[in-house]
Amino acid sequence: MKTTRNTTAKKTILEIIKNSVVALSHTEIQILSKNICDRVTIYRVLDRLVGEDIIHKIVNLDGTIKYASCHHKHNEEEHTLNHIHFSCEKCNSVTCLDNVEPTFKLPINYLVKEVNFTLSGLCPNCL
Amino acid sequence: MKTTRNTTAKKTILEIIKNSVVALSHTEIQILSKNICDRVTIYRVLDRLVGEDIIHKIVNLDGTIKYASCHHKHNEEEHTLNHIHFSCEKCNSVTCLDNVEPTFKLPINYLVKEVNFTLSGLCPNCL
DNA sequence: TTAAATAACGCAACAATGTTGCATTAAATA
DNA sequence: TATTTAATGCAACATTGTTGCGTTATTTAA
Repeated sequence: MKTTRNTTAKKTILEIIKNSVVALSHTEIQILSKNICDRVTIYRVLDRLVGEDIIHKIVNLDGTIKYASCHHKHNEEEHTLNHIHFSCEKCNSVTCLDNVEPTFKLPINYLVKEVNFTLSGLCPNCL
Repeated sequence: MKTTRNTTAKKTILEIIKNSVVALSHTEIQILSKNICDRVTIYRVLDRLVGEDIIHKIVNLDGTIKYASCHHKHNEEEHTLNHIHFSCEKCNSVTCLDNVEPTFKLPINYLVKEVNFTLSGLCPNCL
């Protein structure tokens, strides 16, 4: 099995994501990292971190992709099923709402594997 | 007030979207329209149709943007609040689920203006 | 039915975002 | 410390979306 290396780029990028309360885009990470590495490297590090389940991908309402660290419990099966995010239309921040769980009922002939639930409006800071 | 014209490009594109049971991306519409008009025109027609509330935009789980016709009742205030879509991971189709309504409870200090609720998994055809 | 006004179009050029190949660099471990 | 190879940097390319401008064609009014 391939081992994944703990490079400075990976450490720096993960640190940036963990220190942020909101989800960050590739471009935002690039700016915050102050050209510590190539643009392509950021894409590859992000892919690796997602693959290792250390961070996760969020699709914003405008189609932009953001990344946030996973602070979930690995023993809990539920976690992948519910990704609830709030996207503020004023400050453009994307926040994970961990304690909100949506309920819904579907026609039985669908098999649901993933749920992506994004709300937009005004966050507490902008209200 | 500006009047919006019923051009052949607009008619063709709207017809394509209405005839499709699944939501279509810009590229898919371009292919289906068989080069009836320029790529840029498709972008502009789609923007116009969205602005006129004839079609609506859907952001897929992978960040791609799709368009589907609105078959909602205009007297109903609710409609903009709930966009529920199902994205099939096998055939990549995106379908609007009109009769499914999610419920959820939020911390009170958020103001929700829009809800985007996308499920993914296997659709009835691929199950 | 024709002429005038202008929304919409085509085209070219550009910008942003993401991908791939390959030679080089630097983590991990033997 | 030397070896292995994952990860990087760079260049080139692909895709997706935007903008400006001269031209075309739809609409409306004469």
